[in-house]
Amino acid sequence: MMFAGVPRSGEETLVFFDLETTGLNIYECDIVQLSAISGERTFNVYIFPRCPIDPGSSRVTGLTTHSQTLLLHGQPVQTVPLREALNGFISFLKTFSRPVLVGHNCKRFDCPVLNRILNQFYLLDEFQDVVTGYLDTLLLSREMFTLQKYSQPFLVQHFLQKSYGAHDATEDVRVLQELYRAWRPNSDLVNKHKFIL
DNA sequence: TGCCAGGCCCTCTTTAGGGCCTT
Repeated sequence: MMFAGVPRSGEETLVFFDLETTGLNIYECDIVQLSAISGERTFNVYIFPRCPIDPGSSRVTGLTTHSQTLLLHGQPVQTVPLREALNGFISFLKTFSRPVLVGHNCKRFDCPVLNRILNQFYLLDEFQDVVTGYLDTLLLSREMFTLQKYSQPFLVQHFLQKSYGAHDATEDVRVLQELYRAWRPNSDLVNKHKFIL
């Protein structure tokens, strides 16, 4: 039985996500790690890149390649084919009610990169059918607080009083979720900053 | 050898420039 005024769709679910890439050029870089978290449920994959990793990126992520192996701080990590990683991420997102992807500076960096690569595999339409919207915590934090800096490590130090191993995507998403919980932004502000691509 | 992104925000602004932020 349907009741007037009861929304047909469920609650939105925030899914915090992060990419580690081969570089900062959003038109050329490739994804080497894709992580997400929502509550206690996590997703993480490593991908052997189709292009070389910039030395600057290796310096900050600890990820390098040798032969056909991806190394994290010199130790081999298990990788999956890029298409499998993307499909796995879509499947992960499908398990949530109306997922909203949340990332730090995702409007400028993660979303364009992810969308470009999804499009290369003809997966963009399916992805956009699953994702309800996006939220950028960089833009959100700039509106909520007046601070000297808004980088994720600075925000973590400022609000959570701890440093963390930035540039491991799994740790980045975990701490971003923690930050968001500490901020408790009101729904008006969140809705103002929510966007679709 | 020298260069190597780019949109957004701030301000000593708007006929602009510099720094931030992501890897």
